[in-house]
Amino acid sequence: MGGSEERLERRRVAKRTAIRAVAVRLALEHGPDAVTVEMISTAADISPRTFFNYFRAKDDAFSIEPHQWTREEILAELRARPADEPPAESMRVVVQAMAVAADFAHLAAEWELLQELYARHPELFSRMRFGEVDATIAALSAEIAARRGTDPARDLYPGMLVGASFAALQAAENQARHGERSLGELIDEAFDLLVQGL
Amino acid sequence: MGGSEERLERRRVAKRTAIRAVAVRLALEHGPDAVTVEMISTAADISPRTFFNYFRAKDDAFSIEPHQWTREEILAELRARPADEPPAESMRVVVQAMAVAADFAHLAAEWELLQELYARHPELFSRMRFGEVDATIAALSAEIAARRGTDPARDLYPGMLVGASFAALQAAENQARHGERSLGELIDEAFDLLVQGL
DNA sequence: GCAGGACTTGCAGTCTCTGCAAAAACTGCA
DNA sequence: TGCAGTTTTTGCAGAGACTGCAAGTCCTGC
Repeated sequence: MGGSEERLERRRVAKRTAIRAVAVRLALEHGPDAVTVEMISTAADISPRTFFNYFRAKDDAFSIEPHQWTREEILAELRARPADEPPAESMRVVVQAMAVAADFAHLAAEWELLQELYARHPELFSRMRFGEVDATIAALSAEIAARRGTDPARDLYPGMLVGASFAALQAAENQARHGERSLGELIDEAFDLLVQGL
Repeated sequence: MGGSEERLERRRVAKRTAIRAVAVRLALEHGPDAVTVEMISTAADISPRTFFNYFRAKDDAFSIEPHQWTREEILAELRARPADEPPAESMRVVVQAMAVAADFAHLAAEWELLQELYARHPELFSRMRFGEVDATIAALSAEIAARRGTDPARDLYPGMLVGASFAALQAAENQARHGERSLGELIDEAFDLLVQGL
């Protein structure tokens, strides 16, 4: 029973991936704006209506989807850290966990094409949904503030730490894309910079 | 002649502001999604078509428009700093300049309502156009890398510094919204944290 | 008062996205 | 195999965002 659910989920993800692959290919060919949902659906052998069962919006089909993790999951990760650990160290662990969860490996096949697409159409970055990231930052900041016993509306530290942690993740991801070092290594290095001071 | 152009521009901005005021009021009343362009236009005494002469998209009428500065301007600000200044100090100055340029004073009348709107509908944050910010971060990072004589694709420091600087701006803005201290003070404090290490 | 330009508008049309209910496909199980 | 329950897919109808175009209106300087 549990296994069945899991299988369904896997199939769902696979189909999503397949649709995305088609969408990305078409976007590279014609430009993202010239691609309609209908074109994608036709090419992917589904009805347009079904497309929206898999993606909330057309742009989501071009999205990198860094959100493998839920806000709750990531918050739980932070809460699981000992309360007396230095907050920066807690965040290091949390970000490492996020990086693992967001593991791009399963996208390997598409990864190059996606990269190409974003290189050619940088405006797509701005269409990605970052809203949840903001809310996540706020939630994490609140948690850190609680641990410090300060008011998050007055204490600059929590927001600064969490914001910088996300910046670290992003910087590390950028390097990982180009470079040769692993994401984990890069995140560690980024946090070393943060902890030592920039 | 030149003056006429200027006047036209001022009138245009004024109308834009007026429309936005109406839009924000309606959004507070009914929620942003329940407000249609037609409602806004009717309330603002213009045709729906004219609305789109002033705003590229419906959401833009709810937007905070933090982009008073151009990417070129902000990049120029960084380039104006002495090359041997510690990069973190350069970025501190740049961010301070951005804060001044983004000065919300001219929005004073609307500011409270906008604040209220974003407090009640945080999802609006995610709809704002941040694309240019990403590009700006990349450009600033490249400049910093150039000054350090490193390859931006291998050196984590520039991306980390610039990303963290933007995080500092955002954290400071959040505090400034709630709090009693000035944005300038808060930015300084945020950078002190960054420089000392978190 | 008039010529030229800017602003506004209506219209027609494309496209995204949603709710709903019927049809189809798939599942475990007897 | 065949049935019953559950998902998944789909068509349909419709709201609403947005655009290009061309005609209309207003405004300005002369």
